[in-house]
Amino acid sequence: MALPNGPVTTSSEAEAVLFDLVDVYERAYEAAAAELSLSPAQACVLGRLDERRGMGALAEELGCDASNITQIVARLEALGLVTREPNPRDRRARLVARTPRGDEINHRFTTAFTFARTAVGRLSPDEQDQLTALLRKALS
Amino acid sequence: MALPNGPVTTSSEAEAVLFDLVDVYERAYEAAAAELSLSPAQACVLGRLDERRGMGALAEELGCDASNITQIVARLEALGLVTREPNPRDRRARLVARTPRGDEINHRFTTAFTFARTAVGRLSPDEQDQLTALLRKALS
DNA sequence: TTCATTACTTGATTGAATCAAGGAATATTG
DNA sequence: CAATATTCCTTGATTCAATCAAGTAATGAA
Repeated sequence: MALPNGPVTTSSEAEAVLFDLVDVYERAYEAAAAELSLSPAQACVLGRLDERRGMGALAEELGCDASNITQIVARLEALGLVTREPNPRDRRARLVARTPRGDEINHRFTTAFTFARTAVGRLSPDEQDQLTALLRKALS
Repeated sequence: MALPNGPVTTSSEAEAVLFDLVDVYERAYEAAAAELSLSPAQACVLGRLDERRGMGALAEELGCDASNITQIVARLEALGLVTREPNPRDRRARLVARTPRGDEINHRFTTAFTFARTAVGRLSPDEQDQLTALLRKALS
């Protein structure tokens, strides 16, 4: 379990709740991945493969080094969740795609990761809209 | 940089904004730590030492194995940011405390980690209260 | 006093992340 | 077209986080 990333002392209640949210979110994500014997990074990459993608595209989207993706995809491949096919249009490149088993595991993961759904579900539709608007403004 | 932990496809806008928030928060935390050549975990532990604490207390608070704390504290100690003093009341235990330099670095970290402050600051006091209430409800 | 428990450390292992360097294919440009 | 640069990815090395099993030393309880 990754350590929480948050200040202990916050100057406002809103900040404290933000920190709580991030912490609980992360733990829930990690727990859902762990249920399927996946690391968070593996679950993350697997989740980006609704469409087949090149290694470089994954790295750019996830904001990390390509060699990091090489590593993670290699483990997913060893687990039989992903394939690395040659790209017919560019023989330097590889196209990563989920296997049927990868699809299944990914589906089970999205089912197991209920946190965001559940949290949002505690709010009425109006409240959900308010939350969306407030967070958008806060993030702008 | 840790990979983002979020589903690509979300069933509601609120969920998507939650994911964005978590992602941006994490990256900001990591960036602030990196500015001071700290890992997120090191920044986290350093931040919990406003009061001196035992290793076990840190582990419990952070929800991880004691040996993980041993490791992280050892690195902080090597950096001169923390001391491990014997606990006079229990010679098995150690009390971890920030050094003056640790205080300074921790202060610089909390200054550098502006994300939550800035995000909340974009909202009016009323909006901050609304956000707090909504998130509390969502997290309940 | 014996025995269990607590507090922490050590050692081993796995995996994420980053960097430097390199191979192979493609793109550029002279 | 040939030479060069660039892109795409991999490999190897390193650092650190995290977990587990095992161990030491001190405390507490029977």
